[in-house]
Amino acid sequence: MVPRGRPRDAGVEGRVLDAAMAEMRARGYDAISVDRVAERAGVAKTTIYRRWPSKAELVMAMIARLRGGVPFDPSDDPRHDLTELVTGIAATLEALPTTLVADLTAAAAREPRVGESVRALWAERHAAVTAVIAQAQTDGLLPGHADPRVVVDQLVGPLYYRLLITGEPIDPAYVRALVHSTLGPEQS
Amino acid sequence: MVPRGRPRDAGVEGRVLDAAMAEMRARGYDAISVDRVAERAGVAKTTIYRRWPSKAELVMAMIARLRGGVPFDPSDDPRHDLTELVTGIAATLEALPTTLVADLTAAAAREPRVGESVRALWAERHAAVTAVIAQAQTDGLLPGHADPRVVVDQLVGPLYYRLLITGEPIDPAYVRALVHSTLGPEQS
DNA sequence: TCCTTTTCGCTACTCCAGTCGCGTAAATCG
DNA sequence: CGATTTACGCGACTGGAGTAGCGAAAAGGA
Repeated sequence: MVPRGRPRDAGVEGRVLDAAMAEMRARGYDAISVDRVAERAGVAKTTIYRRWPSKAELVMAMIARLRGGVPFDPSDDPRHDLTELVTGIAATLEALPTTLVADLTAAAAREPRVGESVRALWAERHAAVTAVIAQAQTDGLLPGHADPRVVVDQLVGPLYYRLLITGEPIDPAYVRALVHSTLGPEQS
Repeated sequence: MVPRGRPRDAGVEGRVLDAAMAEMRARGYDAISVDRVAERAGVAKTTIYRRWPSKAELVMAMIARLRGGVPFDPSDDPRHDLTELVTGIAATLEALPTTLVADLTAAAAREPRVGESVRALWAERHAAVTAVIAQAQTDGLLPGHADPRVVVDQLVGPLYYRLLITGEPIDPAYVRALVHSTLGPEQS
């Protein structure tokens, strides 16, 4: 099933995403101009819009390329596992410029397809958190009265809240406090 | 202490904010064009920019005008108080178009002054939540091991998280589940 | 080889945010 | 009164997102 016409230049996608990444590192999200990306990649602006229908989707593709597999093997210590998972999510969020996260959030709210991409990006990790919580409940390490999905929200939601709304720092101590507040005090 | 030159036209502010509100209702945040707002208000665009340095701040002012005082008198039932406070916050968030909240968030991340305004908008309610939690702890109704500020984040953060990130619904049952998960099961 | 199909580069365009400079209107001060 | 100060309207401008149309290039098929 070979397509008919002129084939797409295989190098374009990589060159454009590289150029977009370089632009973002150099100037931040706002200043990513599709015109400049096109120029840097040696490609016409229209070619970019033929592949990615908006700047937001272009940036999404750029981010998605970064996402490596996140290895995680659950131990039998939910406290440790949760701390590790939440720390990983926090680290990923903090590694990106805040304005980028905020702009992607806005783009996700505006365009459902971007929203899907963003959610897909996190799905794996959030599922892992949910699984650890459910396991902790069946093991009796966590009171069973709460909906695991709510607990996930209470562990992950505050990260976004601090990052996007209050601007307060997200440090290891904060992550520990979150897990602490969720699981109750350490019992040694 | 009367200022020197030509006084500002007192009607301008109201007319512009009314026009902006009308534009937002008619078309949504994206489509609020400062040019159209200016035309609708019968005012030059430059006059708008003299008062509000960016479109985001203009919209902020528009929102701030909506915020009435939020009456709240604490009872001696923290569960009830928290439910009421969080429900109020959720209702306010849900009353606004999601894209508007997301765009304001992005604007807040980009421009510190907008961030200040947004935080000021919520300060009163968040302080009330913090106070209720602290009171519940001293009363022994809530385990004292958690930092009240963290608990606030865990009550309020999930609202933003659902609204902006996962897109899941925020209904009364969810708010109850949040409070429930925080305070522990009802003891009757 | 010629025809069709698809990609690509290019130019030109619309719309919007935000800025600048100018002429003028409305106030105060002397 | 005139001089000064500030607000305002107006028009022109920059730069960026996204679109439209055209001609040329690169493939496959007859």
